[in-house]
Amino acid sequence: MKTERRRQLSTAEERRESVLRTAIGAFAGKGYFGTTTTEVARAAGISQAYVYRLFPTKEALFTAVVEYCFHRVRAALEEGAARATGSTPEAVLDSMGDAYARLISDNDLLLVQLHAQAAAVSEPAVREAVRTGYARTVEYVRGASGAGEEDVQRFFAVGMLCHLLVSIDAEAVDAPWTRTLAKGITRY
Amino acid sequence: MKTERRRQLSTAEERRESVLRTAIGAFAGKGYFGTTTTEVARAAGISQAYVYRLFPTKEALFTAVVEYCFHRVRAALEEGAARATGSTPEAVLDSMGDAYARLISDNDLLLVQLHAQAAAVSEPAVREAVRTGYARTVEYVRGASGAGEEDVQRFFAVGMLCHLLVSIDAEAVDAPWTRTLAKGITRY
DNA sequence: ATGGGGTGTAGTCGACCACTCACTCTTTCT
DNA sequence: AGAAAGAGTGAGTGGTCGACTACACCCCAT
Repeated sequence: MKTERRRQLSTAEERRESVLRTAIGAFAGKGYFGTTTTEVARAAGISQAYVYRLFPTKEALFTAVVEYCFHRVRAALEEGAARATGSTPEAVLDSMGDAYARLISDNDLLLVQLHAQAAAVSEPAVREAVRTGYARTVEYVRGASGAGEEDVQRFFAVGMLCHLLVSIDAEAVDAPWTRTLAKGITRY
Repeated sequence: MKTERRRQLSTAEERRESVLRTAIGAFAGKGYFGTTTTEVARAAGISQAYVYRLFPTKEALFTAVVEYCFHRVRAALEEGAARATGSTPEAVLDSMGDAYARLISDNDLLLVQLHAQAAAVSEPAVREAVRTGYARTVEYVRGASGAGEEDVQRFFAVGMLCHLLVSIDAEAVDAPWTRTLAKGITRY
């Protein structure tokens, strides 16, 4: 009966991952400085003290969340690339973009990326996480699609434009300027 | 001699504007939640209490700063457009982009825009300020350049890409991925 | 020369923050 | 059975924040 899965307590590793998952929703709203560790704890269903047993500091917690987000983005891109293997670079990029659009239909992922970018300005650890995250992502997109520099650049530029559209909830504003900015961008 | 400029005390209006100008530098680093009103006061060379005499709340102060930034962006774009009147839409966009690049050679302007975007997620007043700011800017760029929707969209997408590059200080990283993202983007 | 209104500050206050520690309860090992 | 190891928490700590009040100062019109 060793491997019996009936346990009241989870292992620390399980907890750490579940905290990462739920912390995305917590940080998505008010970002690194605006979100308290108490809110993260409540979202995870544990005490605030235990957050500090799982992660040494708030900063370490946030950077772990950021890295987790980049992993999920990477997974989505891989799935998109797999669905278009053997096509032209442009078609692969399109498929990746579609997979990304599907991933961020839950806005929280994208909002954490935005807040991470903002926190990267003043927090060196966050900056480092964001840098390596984008480094890996850019190189992956380039390699998996085989697209030229300009197309890869446009791919990320449009991604950044998505950050803007989501952060100000442009969907809720029906005006020429929102239609111009959102033109051709898929929403699920 | 009414307009005699020798005064130790400034009028509240003058102070308000000087606070807005210096507050850009204060908010540029850690954004809305991460910057204290005391820091804003110190940057302006006044007491923290006086910040609250000039602006009713921290939120009102921040949104005023955001609006001030949009005004300066608008002025730069106008200058860029003026330098290319009568050219093709593409040339006007180029000239505007160049003027914008010059404006944000001081990074603070752009960082405030980024932080405003982040704060817009949770603070309705900030969201409203950012929305109307972009609404005006998009319509101005469209009207002054006469460019098509796609070009206008790309113009702003590249602007958003600049936000990323500056926030993670991509200039300091010499790697293929940074060169790809920064390709063709002027830096002064 | 003085009264009054605008400029500016010191001091404070309750709320809340990141973080700590002593402690209990559960599971596993022997 | 009993002890060691690990999961999880209640109750704080010191410090700081936004906001407010009460008061000093300066300048100009009268």
